[in-house]
Amino acid sequence: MAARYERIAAELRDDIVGGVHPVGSQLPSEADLAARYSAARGTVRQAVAVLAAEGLVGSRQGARRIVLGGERSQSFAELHSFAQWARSNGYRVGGQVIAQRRRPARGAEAGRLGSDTVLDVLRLRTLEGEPVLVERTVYADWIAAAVEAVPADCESITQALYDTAGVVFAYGEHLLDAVAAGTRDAALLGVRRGSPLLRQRRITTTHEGRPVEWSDDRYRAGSVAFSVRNSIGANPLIRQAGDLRFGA
Amino acid sequence: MAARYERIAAELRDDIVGGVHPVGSQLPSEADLAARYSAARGTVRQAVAVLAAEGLVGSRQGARRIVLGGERSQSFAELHSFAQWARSNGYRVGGQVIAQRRRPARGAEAGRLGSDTVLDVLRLRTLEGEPVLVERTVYADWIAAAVEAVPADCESITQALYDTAGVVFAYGEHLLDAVAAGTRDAALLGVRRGSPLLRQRRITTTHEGRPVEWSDDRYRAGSVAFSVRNSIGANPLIRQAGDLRFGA
DNA sequence: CAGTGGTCTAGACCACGTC
DNA sequence: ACGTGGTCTAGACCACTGC
Repeated sequence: MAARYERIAAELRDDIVGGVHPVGSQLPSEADLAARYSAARGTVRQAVAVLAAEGLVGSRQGARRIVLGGERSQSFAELHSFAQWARSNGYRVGGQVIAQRRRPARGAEAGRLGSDTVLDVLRLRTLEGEPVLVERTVYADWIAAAVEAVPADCESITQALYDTAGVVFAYGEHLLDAVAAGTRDAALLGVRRGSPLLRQRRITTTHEGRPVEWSDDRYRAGSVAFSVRNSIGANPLIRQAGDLRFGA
Repeated sequence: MAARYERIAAELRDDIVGGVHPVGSQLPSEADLAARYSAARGTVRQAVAVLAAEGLVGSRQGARRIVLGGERSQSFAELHSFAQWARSNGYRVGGQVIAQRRRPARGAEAGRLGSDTVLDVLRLRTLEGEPVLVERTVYADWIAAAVEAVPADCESITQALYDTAGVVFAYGEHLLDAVAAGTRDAALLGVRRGSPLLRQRRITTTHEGRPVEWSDDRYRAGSVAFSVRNSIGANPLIRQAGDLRFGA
């Protein structure tokens, strides 16, 4: 059973998407919503906090909440998994392991992954049959066996690891920039050497903060873009840039 | 005066960064924290929710919270403003308007910005004296006069617009990808034509959802990377990728 | 089983916007 | 002045973890 505030959030979301609360209009007051749903104001606040974090509604102290957008931005939702992202957008996705081997951890890898031997995997991913992504992933040794058990042409490694080993990718840190294609990248992706690639480097951990993988993913330019929505109110990270905590 | 929960969050954050609560250790229970700070449990929960959203701590029902990371990831905090990001990282930043003119809105601009004439600005931004960013920004006409009043070499337009017009950039939607440098980009940034650039396209609105600007920013490769931290629990957008639950 | 976080209630006061 | 959202309190019950 979903929590009360989740059901209220879902109803409000449906009302927004369905046009009951058009973009630009005011949401009913928290007191009104509490009365309508026979819930305490705190519960209603939890519900609208969900919508605010999604960027659907804005808020200012003293004024009614305002509906900001109708469409859902799912884009960063699938940040962890290329396959899950592609599927939820209706694309045909493929993958193939090019090379895979165990080796001792090098340089910062031991510290990052907390293991002294690692599993190194090079994968080529396709979208609608076109190669778009070269993945260089390094797995911690506690998960290596499970990764090796995954078929070479598996679509979603994330999904496979969840199914076979119960591993949930819970936290991620991502670094996005642009690089020029090297010889190997160029050959795999079918582009000229030096052409632009979007690089996503990430480290992923479980709930407990146990590192699972460290990956360097390179996307052919034009194939994929990352989208982010942020807001002063919804994302606590933003707050600090705005005003106070600077020189401290 | 900052809110109680913000001060508690700040103290806990300092304790984590300062090593009082090392990475991997358990945070004190909510009841303990409530007693220590003489606050209600709800207030403590607000505080730790801030830290969870920052990716500093994780949580699982029934178990103590766990410290996930020590360093602060402010990077996306300053996503809205190049100057604010650069300053908070201790960089010298500069800027120069290359071209600026009013013109009729083209194509999708009218719909995106909600105005039929726009102010088109081309800016070159520098970091430590090196050109790193070409900004092509289109402002809605209601803000155009305020933008034109900003000096051509102003460091932070965001700050200037807040100071002179009281405009707060509250919401943003961002699209990140890689492109090849065109002739103009290459000349301005001092790179070869065709070399990789990190492109950030964004639309920014006020609290009320009123569009302020639409911008196409291109960073020289190697000069800047965007960093994101996300988690199943802290970022509701992520949730949909993983599996079950909704709110938070 | 006891402890912990997740949810919910029913109040309260305050800061801010709007009129 | 009044309504609104922002904050805070002091309880309660439940689901889950860990022993």
